Amino acid sequence: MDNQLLSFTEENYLKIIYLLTERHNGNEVSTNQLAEHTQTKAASVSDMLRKLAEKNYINYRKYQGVTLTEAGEQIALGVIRKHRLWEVFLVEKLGFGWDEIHDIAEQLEHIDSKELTKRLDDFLENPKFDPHGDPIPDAKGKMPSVSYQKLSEIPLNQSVVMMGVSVHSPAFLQHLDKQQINLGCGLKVLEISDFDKSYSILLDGKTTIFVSNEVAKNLLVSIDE
Amino acid sequence: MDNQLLSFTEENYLKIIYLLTERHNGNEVSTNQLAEHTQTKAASVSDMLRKLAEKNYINYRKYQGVTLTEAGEQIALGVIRKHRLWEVFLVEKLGFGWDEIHDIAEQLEHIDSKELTKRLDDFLENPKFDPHGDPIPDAKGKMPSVSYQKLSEIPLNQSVVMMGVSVHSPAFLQHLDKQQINLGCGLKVLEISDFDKSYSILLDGKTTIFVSNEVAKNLLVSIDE
DNA sequence: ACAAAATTTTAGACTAATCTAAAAATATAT
DNA sequence: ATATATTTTTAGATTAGTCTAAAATTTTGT
Repeated sequence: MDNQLLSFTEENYLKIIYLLTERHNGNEVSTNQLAEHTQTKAASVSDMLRKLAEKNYINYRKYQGVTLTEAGEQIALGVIRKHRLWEVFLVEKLGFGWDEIHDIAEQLEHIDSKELTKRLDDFLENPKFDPHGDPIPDAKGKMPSVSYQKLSEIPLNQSVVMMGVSVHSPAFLQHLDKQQINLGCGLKVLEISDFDKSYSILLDGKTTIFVSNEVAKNLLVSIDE
Repeated sequence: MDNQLLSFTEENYLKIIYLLTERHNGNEVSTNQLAEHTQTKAASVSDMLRKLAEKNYINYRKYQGVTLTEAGEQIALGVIRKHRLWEVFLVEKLGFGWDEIHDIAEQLEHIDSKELTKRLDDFLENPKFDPHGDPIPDAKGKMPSVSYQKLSEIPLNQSVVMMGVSVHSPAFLQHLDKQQINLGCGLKVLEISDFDKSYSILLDGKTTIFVSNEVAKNLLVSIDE
Protein backbone atom coordinates (compact mmCIF):
# COMPACT_ATOMS: atom_id res chain seq x y z
CA MET A 1 0.00 0.00 0.00
CA ASP A 2 2.17 2.84 -1.13
CA ASN A 3 -0.29 5.29 -2.55
CA GLN A 4 -3.52 3.80 -3.75
CA LEU A 5 -4.54 6.83 -5.76
CA LEU A 6 -6.63 4.90 -8.24
CA SER A 7 -9.07 2.03 -8.06
CA PHE A 8 -8.36 -1.33 -9.62
CA THR A 9 -10.84 -0.40 -12.36
CA GLU A 10 -9.31 3.00 -13.11
CA GLU A 11 -5.87 1.42 -13.39
CA ASN A 12 -7.28 -1.08 -15.84
CA TYR A 13 -8.77 1.56 -18.09
CA LEU A 14 -5.46 3.47 -18.19
CA LYS A 15 -3.53 0.31 -18.99
CA ILE A 16 -5.89 -0.60 -21.82
CA ILE A 17 -5.84 2.93 -23.23
CA TYR A 18 -2.03 2.78 -23.25
CA LEU A 19 -1.90 -0.57 -25.04
CA LEU A 20 -4.54 0.37 -27.63
CA THR A 21 -2.91 3.75 -28.30
CA GLU A 22 0.41 1.98 -28.81
CA ARG A 23 -1.22 -0.50 -31.17
CA HIS A 24 -2.70 2.37 -33.19
CA ASN A 25 0.61 4.25 -33.38
CA GLY A 26 -0.44 7.00 -31.01
CA ASN A 27 -3.90 7.61 -32.45
CA GLU A 28 -6.86 8.27 -30.19
CA VAL A 29 -8.73 5.28 -28.78
CA SER A 30 -12.50 5.09 -29.27
CA THR A 31 -15.21 4.41 -26.72
CA ASN A 32 -16.33 1.24 -28.47
CA GLN A 33 -12.81 -0.18 -28.56
CA LEU A 34 -12.53 0.40 -24.84
CA ALA A 35 -15.93 -1.18 -24.22
CA GLU A 36 -14.77 -4.27 -26.05
CA HIS A 37 -11.51 -4.55 -24.11
CA THR A 38 -12.96 -3.75 -20.70
CA GLN A 39 -15.84 -6.16 -21.26
CA THR A 40 -18.37 -3.43 -20.51
CA LYS A 41 -20.84 -1.33 -22.48
CA ALA A 42 -20.06 1.95 -24.26
CA ALA A 43 -22.23 3.85 -21.77
CA SER A 44 -20.09 2.65 -18.87
CA VAL A 45 -16.94 3.66 -20.72
CA SER A 46 -18.27 7.18 -21.33
CA ASP A 47 -18.86 7.58 -17.60
CA MET A 48 -15.38 6.40 -16.73
CA LEU A 49 -13.77 8.62 -19.37
CA ARG A 50 -15.49 11.67 -17.92
CA LYS A 51 -14.13 10.71 -14.52
CA LEU A 52 -10.57 10.02 -15.71
CA ALA A 53 -10.55 13.29 -17.67
CA GLU A 54 -11.66 15.19 -14.56
CA LYS A 55 -8.71 13.69 -12.69
CA ASN A 56 -6.42 14.66 -15.58
CA TYR A 57 -5.29 11.18 -16.49
CA ILE A 58 -6.61 11.39 -20.05
CA ASN A 59 -7.18 13.89 -22.84
CA TYR A 60 -10.82 13.41 -23.71
CA ARG A 61 -12.59 15.08 -26.63
CA LYS A 62 -16.20 13.96 -26.64
CA TYR A 63 -17.08 11.77 -29.62
CA GLN A 64 -13.43 11.92 -30.77
CA GLY A 65 -11.66 9.48 -28.46
CA VAL A 66 -8.94 9.66 -25.82
CA THR A 67 -5.19 9.64 -25.28
CA LEU A 68 -3.28 9.49 -22.00
CA THR A 69 -1.82 12.53 -20.30
CA GLU A 70 1.70 12.26 -18.93
CA ALA A 71 0.24 11.41 -15.49
CA GLY A 72 -2.03 8.76 -16.98
CA GLU A 73 0.82 7.25 -18.96
CA GLN A 74 2.97 6.91 -15.84
CA ILE A 75 0.18 5.01 -14.08
CA ALA A 76 -0.32 2.78 -17.11
CA LEU A 77 3.40 2.04 -17.43
CA GLY A 78 3.58 1.16 -13.73
CA VAL A 79 0.78 -1.37 -14.15
CA ILE A 80 2.30 -2.80 -17.33
CA ARG A 81 5.68 -3.07 -15.61
CA LYS A 82 4.15 -5.11 -12.80
CA HIS A 83 2.12 -7.24 -15.23
CA ARG A 84 5.18 -8.18 -17.26
CA LEU A 85 7.45 -8.76 -14.27
CA TRP A 86 4.90 -11.12 -12.75
CA GLU A 87 4.64 -12.93 -16.09
CA VAL A 88 8.39 -13.52 -16.00
CA PHE A 89 8.03 -14.82 -12.44
CA LEU A 90 5.23 -17.20 -13.39
CA VAL A 91 7.19 -18.68 -16.31
CA GLU A 92 10.77 -18.58 -15.03
CA LYS A 93 10.21 -19.44 -11.38
CA LEU A 94 6.94 -21.36 -11.28
CA GLY A 95 7.20 -23.13 -14.65
CA PHE A 96 3.92 -21.93 -16.17
CA GLY A 97 3.54 -21.98 -19.97
CA TRP A 98 3.32 -18.63 -21.78
CA ASP A 99 -0.27 -19.46 -22.66
CA GLU A 100 -1.35 -19.80 -19.00
CA ILE A 101 -0.14 -16.61 -17.38
CA HIS A 102 -2.23 -13.74 -18.66
CA ASP A 103 -5.23 -14.02 -16.35
CA ILE A 104 -3.07 -14.45 -13.27
CA ALA A 105 -0.90 -11.47 -14.18
CA GLU A 106 -4.07 -9.41 -14.71
CA GLN A 107 -4.66 -9.83 -10.99
CA LEU A 108 -1.07 -9.48 -9.77
CA GLU A 109 -0.51 -6.25 -11.73
CA HIS A 110 -2.66 -4.35 -9.24
CA ILE A 111 -0.71 -5.33 -6.12
CA ASP A 112 0.41 -2.05 -4.65
CA SER A 113 3.92 -2.00 -3.15
CA LYS A 114 6.90 -0.17 -4.64
CA GLU A 115 9.25 -2.23 -2.53
CA LEU A 116 7.73 -5.49 -3.71
CA THR A 117 8.09 -4.51 -7.36
CA LYS A 118 11.69 -3.50 -6.80
CA ARG A 119 12.58 -6.74 -5.02
CA LEU A 120 10.71 -8.86 -7.56
CA ASP A 121 12.62 -7.14 -10.37
CA ASP A 122 15.95 -7.92 -8.67
CA PHE A 123 14.89 -11.50 -7.87
CA LEU A 124 14.18 -12.02 -11.57
CA GLU A 125 17.54 -10.42 -12.44
CA ASN A 126 16.04 -7.31 -14.00
CA PRO A 127 14.51 -8.83 -17.09
CA LYS A 128 14.06 -6.55 -20.10
CA PHE A 129 11.37 -8.64 -21.82
CA ASP A 130 8.42 -10.71 -20.71
CA PRO A 131 7.71 -14.29 -21.86
CA HIS A 132 5.85 -12.99 -24.94
CA GLY A 133 8.77 -10.78 -25.96
CA ASP A 134 7.12 -7.56 -24.82
CA PRO A 135 9.51 -5.00 -23.32
CA ILE A 136 9.28 -4.23 -19.58
CA PRO A 137 9.13 -0.52 -18.66
CA ASP A 138 11.82 0.48 -16.14
CA ALA A 139 11.19 1.69 -12.59
CA LYS A 140 11.22 5.32 -13.80
CA GLY A 141 8.30 4.57 -16.12
CA LYS A 142 10.30 4.49 -19.33
CA MET A 143 9.23 1.97 -21.97
CA PRO A 144 12.19 0.62 -23.97
CA SER A 145 11.62 1.11 -27.67
CA VAL A 146 11.82 -2.01 -29.75
CA SER A 147 11.52 -2.34 -33.50
CA TYR A 148 10.20 -5.69 -34.49
CA GLN A 149 8.72 -6.52 -37.88
CA LYS A 150 5.90 -8.84 -38.76
CA LEU A 151 7.16 -12.05 -40.34
CA SER A 152 4.64 -11.39 -43.12
CA GLU A 153 6.60 -8.27 -44.12
CA ILE A 154 10.00 -9.92 -44.36
CA PRO A 155 11.39 -10.77 -47.84
CA LEU A 156 11.79 -14.40 -48.85
CA ASN A 157 14.95 -16.15 -47.72
CA GLN A 158 15.86 -13.48 -45.15
CA SER A 159 17.02 -15.10 -41.91
CA VAL A 160 15.28 -13.63 -38.87
CA VAL A 161 14.94 -14.34 -35.16
CA MET A 162 11.59 -14.80 -33.45
CA MET A 163 11.22 -11.94 -30.95
CA GLY A 164 7.58 -11.69 -29.96
CA VAL A 165 3.90 -12.15 -30.72
CA SER A 166 1.24 -9.56 -31.38
CA VAL A 167 -1.60 -11.76 -30.15
CA HIS A 168 -1.55 -13.33 -26.68
CA SER A 169 -4.53 -15.71 -26.84
CA PRO A 170 -3.88 -19.15 -25.35
CA ALA A 171 -5.10 -20.74 -28.61
CA PHE A 172 -2.51 -18.88 -30.69
CA LEU A 173 0.32 -19.52 -28.22
CA GLN A 174 -0.53 -23.21 -27.93
CA HIS A 175 -0.57 -23.42 -31.72
CA LEU A 176 2.98 -22.02 -31.77
CA ASP A 177 4.03 -24.50 -29.07
CA LYS A 178 2.78 -27.39 -31.18
CA GLN A 179 4.88 -26.21 -34.10
CA GLN A 180 7.84 -25.61 -31.78
CA ILE A 181 7.95 -21.92 -32.59
CA ASN A 182 9.53 -20.24 -29.56
CA LEU A 183 11.08 -16.89 -28.74
CA GLY A 184 14.64 -16.85 -30.00
CA CYS A 185 14.27 -19.49 -32.69
CA GLY A 186 15.56 -18.81 -36.20
CA LEU A 187 13.05 -18.43 -39.05
CA LYS A 188 13.42 -18.10 -42.83
CA VAL A 189 10.47 -17.80 -45.19
CA LEU A 190 11.12 -20.10 -48.13
CA GLU A 191 7.88 -19.66 -50.05
CA ILE A 192 4.43 -18.14 -49.85
CA SER A 193 1.67 -20.15 -51.49
CA ASP A 194 -0.24 -18.38 -54.25
CA PHE A 195 -3.26 -20.43 -53.35
CA ASP A 196 -3.86 -19.57 -49.69
CA LYS A 197 -0.96 -17.27 -48.73
CA SER A 198 0.36 -19.90 -46.36
CA TYR A 199 4.05 -19.87 -45.52
CA SER A 200 6.77 -22.48 -45.84
CA ILE A 201 9.30 -21.65 -43.16
CA LEU A 202 12.70 -23.07 -42.32
CA LEU A 203 12.84 -23.39 -38.54
CA ASP A 204 16.25 -23.12 -36.84
CA GLY A 205 17.89 -23.99 -40.17
CA LYS A 206 16.68 -27.55 -39.77
CA THR A 207 13.02 -28.37 -40.27
CA THR A 208 10.47 -26.97 -42.66
CA ILE A 209 7.09 -26.02 -41.22
CA PHE A 210 3.93 -24.52 -42.66
CA VAL A 211 1.98 -21.70 -41.11
CA SER A 212 -1.07 -19.73 -42.19
CA ASN A 213 -0.95 -16.10 -43.25
CA GLU A 214 -2.82 -15.32 -40.02
CA VAL A 215 0.03 -16.79 -37.99
CA ALA A 216 2.74 -15.07 -40.04
CA LYS A 217 1.11 -11.67 -39.47
CA ASN A 218 1.31 -12.16 -35.70
CA LEU A 219 4.89 -13.31 -35.40
CA LEU A 220 7.27 -10.47 -34.55
CA VAL A 221 10.86 -10.92 -35.70
CA SER A 222 14.08 -9.03 -36.17
CA ILE A 223 16.73 -9.41 -38.85
CA ASP A 224 19.38 -11.93 -37.89
CA GLU A 225 22.85 -10.37 -38.01
CA MET B 1 -9.77 -16.95 -11.94
CA ASP B 2 -10.92 -20.35 -10.85
CA ASN B 3 -14.23 -19.64 -9.20
CA GLN B 4 -14.62 -16.16 -7.85
CA LEU B 5 -17.61 -17.02 -5.70
CA LEU B 6 -16.94 -14.29 -3.19
CA SER B 7 -15.82 -10.70 -3.30
CA PHE B 8 -12.53 -9.53 -1.89
CA THR B 9 -14.50 -8.03 1.03
CA GLU B 10 -16.48 -11.17 1.79
CA GLU B 11 -13.28 -13.23 1.80
CA ASN B 12 -11.79 -10.77 4.26
CA TYR B 13 -14.68 -11.02 6.68
CA LEU B 14 -14.52 -14.82 6.64
CA LYS B 15 -10.77 -14.79 7.22
CA ILE B 16 -11.10 -12.40 10.14
CA ILE B 17 -13.97 -14.40 11.66
CA TYR B 18 -11.79 -17.52 11.45
CA LEU B 19 -8.81 -15.89 13.12
CA LEU B 20 -10.85 -14.28 15.89
CA THR B 21 -12.79 -17.48 16.56
CA GLU B 22 -9.50 -19.34 16.82
CA ARG B 23 -8.12 -16.72 19.18
CA HIS B 24 -11.23 -17.09 21.38
CA ASN B 25 -11.03 -20.90 21.42
CA GLY B 26 -14.05 -21.39 19.21
CA ASN B 27 -16.34 -18.86 20.86
CA GLU B 28 -18.61 -16.64 18.82
CA VAL B 29 -17.18 -13.41 17.43
CA SER B 30 -19.00 -10.15 18.15
CA THR B 31 -20.02 -7.41 15.76
CA ASN B 32 -17.84 -4.82 17.46
CA GLN B 33 -14.76 -7.03 17.28
CA LEU B 34 -15.33 -7.45 13.58
CA ALA B 35 -15.85 -3.71 13.12
CA GLU B 36 -12.52 -3.09 14.76
CA HIS B 37 -10.65 -5.63 12.64
CA THR B 38 -12.30 -4.72 9.34
CA GLN B 39 -11.78 -1.00 10.00
CA THR B 40 -15.48 -0.33 9.52
CA LYS B 41 -18.45 0.54 11.71
CA ALA B 42 -20.69 -1.94 13.52
CA ALA B 43 -23.59 -1.04 11.22
CA SER B 44 -21.60 -2.10 8.17
CA VAL B 45 -20.67 -5.34 9.85
CA SER B 46 -24.31 -6.15 10.64
CA ASP B 47 -25.18 -5.73 6.97
CA MET B 48 -22.38 -7.99 5.86
CA LEU B 49 -23.24 -10.63 8.46
CA ARG B 50 -26.81 -10.76 7.21
CA LYS B 51 -25.47 -11.31 3.70
CA LEU B 52 -22.92 -13.97 4.67
CA ALA B 53 -25.54 -15.80 6.72
CA GLU B 54 -27.93 -15.79 3.73
CA LYS B 55 -25.20 -17.42 1.65
CA ASN B 56 -24.61 -19.97 4.44
CA TYR B 57 -21.02 -19.09 5.17
CA ILE B 58 -21.70 -18.18 8.80
CA ASN B 59 -23.96 -19.15 11.70
CA TYR B 60 -25.44 -15.85 12.75
CA ARG B 61 -27.61 -15.35 15.82
CA LYS B 62 -28.61 -11.72 16.02
CA TYR B 63 -27.05 -9.90 18.97
CA GLN B 64 -25.16 -13.08 19.90
CA GLY B 65 -22.29 -13.19 17.41
CA VAL B 66 -21.14 -15.50 14.63
CA THR B 67 -19.16 -18.62 13.88
CA LEU B 68 -18.20 -20.03 10.49
CA THR B 69 -20.08 -22.84 8.80
CA GLU B 70 -18.06 -25.63 7.22
CA ALA B 71 -18.31 -23.82 3.86
CA GLY B 72 -17.19 -20.53 5.39
CA GLU B 73 -14.29 -22.18 7.14
CA GLN B 74 -13.05 -23.70 3.90
CA ILE B 75 -13.04 -20.28 2.24
CA ALA B 76 -11.25 -18.76 5.23
CA LEU B 77 -8.63 -21.49 5.30
CA GLY B 78 -7.99 -21.06 1.58
CA VAL B 79 -7.34 -17.34 2.07
CA ILE B 80 -5.14 -17.97 5.12
CA ARG B 81 -3.21 -20.61 3.19
CA LYS B 82 -2.46 -18.12 0.43
CA HIS B 83 -1.61 -15.36 2.90
CA ARG B 84 0.92 -17.50 4.72
CA LEU B 85 2.46 -19.01 1.57
CA TRP B 86 2.99 -15.53 0.14
CA GLU B 87 4.58 -14.44 3.42
CA VAL B 88 7.06 -17.29 3.10
CA PHE B 89 7.76 -16.17 -0.47
CA LEU B 90 8.32 -12.56 0.57
CA VAL B 91 10.79 -13.51 3.31
CA GLU B 92 12.55 -16.54 1.82
CA LYS B 93 12.75 -15.46 -1.80
CA LEU B 94 12.61 -11.69 -1.77
CA GLY B 95 14.44 -11.06 1.49
CA PHE B 96 11.78 -8.99 3.26
CA GLY B 97 11.84 -8.77 7.06
CA TRP B 98 9.01 -10.47 8.99
CA ASP B 99 7.84 -7.01 10.05
CA GLU B 100 7.31 -5.80 6.47
CA ILE B 101 5.19 -8.48 4.88
CA HIS B 102 1.74 -8.30 6.37
CA ASP B 103 0.23 -5.54 4.24
CA ILE B 104 1.57 -7.03 1.02
CA ALA B 105 0.28 -10.50 1.90
CA GLU B 106 -3.13 -8.95 2.68
CA GLN B 107 -3.32 -8.11 -1.01
CA LEU B 108 -1.75 -11.28 -2.43
CA GLU B 109 -4.05 -13.55 -0.40
CA HIS B 110 -6.96 -12.69 -2.71
CA ILE B 111 -5.26 -13.69 -5.96
CA ASP B 112 -7.52 -16.36 -7.38
CA SER B 113 -5.78 -19.29 -9.07
CA LYS B 114 -5.64 -22.83 -7.70
CA GLU B 115 -2.77 -23.65 -10.02
CA LEU B 116 -0.77 -20.63 -8.85
CA THR B 117 -1.19 -21.60 -5.20
CA LYS B 118 -0.15 -25.15 -5.96
CA ARG B 119 2.94 -24.11 -7.87
CA LEU B 120 3.89 -21.48 -5.30
CA ASP B 121 3.63 -24.11 -2.57
CA ASP B 122 5.97 -26.42 -4.49
CA PHE B 123 8.36 -23.58 -5.33
CA LEU B 124 8.64 -22.83 -1.61
CA GLU B 125 9.14 -26.54 -0.91
CA ASN B 126 5.82 -27.02 0.82
CA PRO B 127 6.47 -25.01 3.96
CA LYS B 128 4.47 -25.95 7.06
CA PHE B 129 4.90 -22.61 8.88
CA ASP B 130 5.01 -18.98 7.87
CA PRO B 131 7.71 -16.50 8.96
CA HIS B 132 5.80 -15.73 12.16
CA GLY B 133 5.57 -19.41 13.08
CA ASP B 134 1.89 -19.72 12.14
CA PRO B 135 0.93 -23.06 10.58
CA ILE B 136 -0.06 -23.15 6.90
CA PRO B 137 -3.32 -25.00 6.10
CA ASP B 138 -2.88 -27.71 3.46
CA ALA B 139 -4.45 -27.71 -0.01
CA LYS B 140 -7.42 -29.72 1.32
CA GLY B 141 -8.19 -26.93 3.78
CA LYS B 142 -6.87 -28.71 6.86
CA MET B 143 -5.16 -26.54 9.47
CA PRO B 144 -2.32 -28.38 11.24
CA SER B 145 -2.83 -28.31 14.99
CA VAL B 146 0.03 -26.86 16.96
CA SER B 147 0.37 -26.56 20.70
CA TYR B 148 2.55 -23.68 21.66
CA GLN B 149 2.64 -22.11 25.08
CA LYS B 150 3.16 -18.52 26.07
CA LEU B 151 6.61 -17.92 27.48
CA SER B 152 4.87 -16.25 30.42
CA GLU B 153 3.35 -19.60 31.38
CA ILE B 154 6.56 -21.60 31.37
CA PRO B 155 8.22 -22.45 34.72
CA LEU B 156 11.57 -20.88 35.60
CA ASN B 157 14.67 -22.57 34.21
CA GLN B 158 12.74 -24.66 31.70
CA SER B 159 14.54 -24.66 28.33
CA VAL B 160 12.20 -23.86 25.46
CA VAL B 161 12.40 -23.06 21.77
CA MET B 162 10.90 -19.92 20.26
CA MET B 163 8.14 -21.06 17.86
CA GLY B 164 5.94 -18.07 17.12
CA VAL B 165 4.40 -14.75 18.08
CA SER B 166 0.83 -13.93 18.99
CA VAL B 167 1.10 -10.30 17.86
CA HIS B 168 2.21 -9.38 14.35
CA SER B 169 2.65 -5.62 14.61
CA PRO B 170 5.80 -4.24 12.97
CA ALA B 171 6.69 -2.49 16.25
CA PHE B 172 6.63 -5.74 18.23
CA LEU B 173 8.53 -7.69 15.57
CA GLN B 174 11.18 -4.99 15.24
CA HIS B 175 11.55 -4.98 19.00
CA LEU B 176 12.27 -8.73 18.88
CA ASP B 177 14.76 -8.18 16.04
CA LYS B 178 16.65 -5.65 18.14
CA GLN B 179 16.96 -8.17 20.97
CA GLN B 180 17.90 -10.90 18.49
CA ILE B 181 14.90 -13.00 19.41
CA ASN B 182 14.16 -15.12 16.33
CA LEU B 183 12.12 -18.20 15.53
CA GLY B 184 14.05 -21.28 16.56
CA CYS B 185 16.23 -19.63 19.18
CA GLY B 186 16.54 -21.21 22.63
CA LEU B 187 15.05 -19.44 25.64
CA LYS B 188 15.20 -20.04 29.39
CA VAL B 189 13.51 -17.81 31.93
CA LEU B 190 15.97 -17.20 34.74
CA GLU B 191 13.99 -14.80 36.88
CA ILE B 192 10.83 -12.70 36.94
CA SER B 193 11.15 -9.37 38.69
CA ASP B 194 8.77 -8.83 41.59
CA PHE B 195 8.85 -5.14 40.84
CA ASP B 196 7.58 -4.94 37.23
CA LYS B 197 7.14 -8.59 36.18
CA SER B 198 9.94 -8.20 33.64
CA TYR B 199 11.85 -11.30 32.59
CA SER B 200 15.53 -12.20 32.67
CA ILE B 201 16.02 -14.68 29.86
CA LEU B 202 18.99 -16.74 28.77
CA LEU B 203 19.10 -16.54 24.97
CA ASP B 204 20.59 -19.51 23.08
CA GLY B 205 22.36 -20.54 26.26
CA LYS B 206 24.72 -17.61 25.85
CA THR B 207 23.49 -14.09 26.57
CA THR B 208 21.08 -12.78 29.15
CA ILE B 209 18.40 -10.38 27.95
CA PHE B 210 15.54 -8.58 29.63
CA VAL B 211 12.00 -8.40 28.26
CA SER B 212 8.80 -6.92 29.60
CA ASN B 213 5.86 -9.00 30.74
CA GLU B 214 4.01 -7.73 27.68
CA VAL B 215 6.65 -9.27 25.42
CA ALA B 216 6.78 -12.54 27.37
CA LYS B 217 3.01 -12.98 26.99
CA ASN B 218 3.31 -12.75 23.21
CA LEU B 219 6.18 -15.15 22.66
CA LEU B 220 5.02 -18.65 21.76
CA VAL B 221 7.37 -21.45 22.66
CA SER B 222 7.52 -25.20 22.98
CA ILE B 223 9.42 -27.34 25.46
CA ASP B 224 12.90 -28.22 24.25
CA GLU B 225 13.40 -32.00 24.21
C1' DA C 1 -34.82 -6.41 39.67
C1' DC C 2 -34.62 -2.74 37.10
C1' DA C 3 -32.47 1.62 35.43
C1' DA C 4 -28.53 2.98 32.95
C1' DA C 5 -24.94 1.74 29.86
C1' DA C 6 -23.25 -0.74 26.13
C1' DT C 7 -23.91 -3.28 22.03
C1' DT C 8 -26.23 -4.43 17.91
C1' DT C 9 -29.53 -3.86 14.33
C1' DT C 10 -32.40 -1.18 11.23
C1' DA C 11 -33.48 2.78 8.32
C1' DG C 12 -32.13 5.79 5.05
C1' DA C 13 -28.43 7.83 2.38
C1' DC C 14 -23.99 7.94 -0.39
C1' DT C 15 -20.27 6.46 -3.84
C1' DA C 16 -18.25 3.60 -7.48
C1' DA C 17 -19.11 0.96 -11.27
C1' DT C 18 -22.14 -0.95 -13.94
C1' DC C 19 -26.56 -1.45 -16.92
C1' DT C 20 -30.65 -0.27 -20.52
C1' DA C 21 -33.02 2.96 -23.21
C1' DA C 22 -33.18 7.20 -25.43
C1' DA C 23 -31.04 11.35 -27.29
C1' DA C 24 -27.25 13.56 -29.64
C1' DA C 25 -23.39 13.67 -32.66
C1' DT C 26 -20.72 11.83 -36.36
C1' DA C 27 -19.88 8.96 -40.42
C1' DT C 28 -21.50 6.75 -44.76
C1' DA C 29 -23.62 5.88 -48.98
C1' DT C 30 -26.09 6.78 -52.86
C1' DA D 1 -26.11 16.65 -50.05
C1' DT D 2 -28.88 14.66 -47.31
C1' DA D 3 -31.09 10.54 -45.40
C1' DT D 4 -29.61 6.52 -42.99
C1' DA D 5 -26.61 4.01 -40.12
C1' DT D 6 -23.28 3.99 -36.57
C1' DT D 7 -21.16 5.66 -32.57
C1' DT D 8 -21.20 8.12 -28.40
C1' DT D 9 -23.26 10.44 -24.65
C1' DT D 10 -26.84 11.29 -21.27
C1' DA D 11 -30.59 9.99 -18.18
C1' DG D 12 -32.19 7.11 -14.88
C1' DA D 13 -31.78 2.68 -12.41
C1' DT D 14 -29.15 -1.12 -9.89
C1' DT D 15 -25.74 -3.46 -6.76
C1' DA D 16 -21.98 -3.78 -3.27
C1' DG D 17 -20.11 -1.78 0.49
C1' DT D 18 -20.00 1.78 3.33
C1' DC D 19 -21.82 5.62 6.50
C1' DT D 20 -24.77 8.26 10.42
C1' DA D 21 -28.62 8.44 13.32
C1' DA D 22 -32.15 6.19 15.64
C1' DA D 23 -34.36 2.06 17.47
C1' DA D 24 -33.99 -2.44 19.58
C1' DT D 25 -31.72 -5.68 22.49
C1' DT D 26 -28.56 -7.26 25.89
C1' DT D 27 -25.50 -6.47 29.77
C1' DT D 28 -24.17 -4.28 34.03
C1' DG D 29 -24.35 -2.19 38.49
C1' DT D 30 -26.47 -1.26 42.57
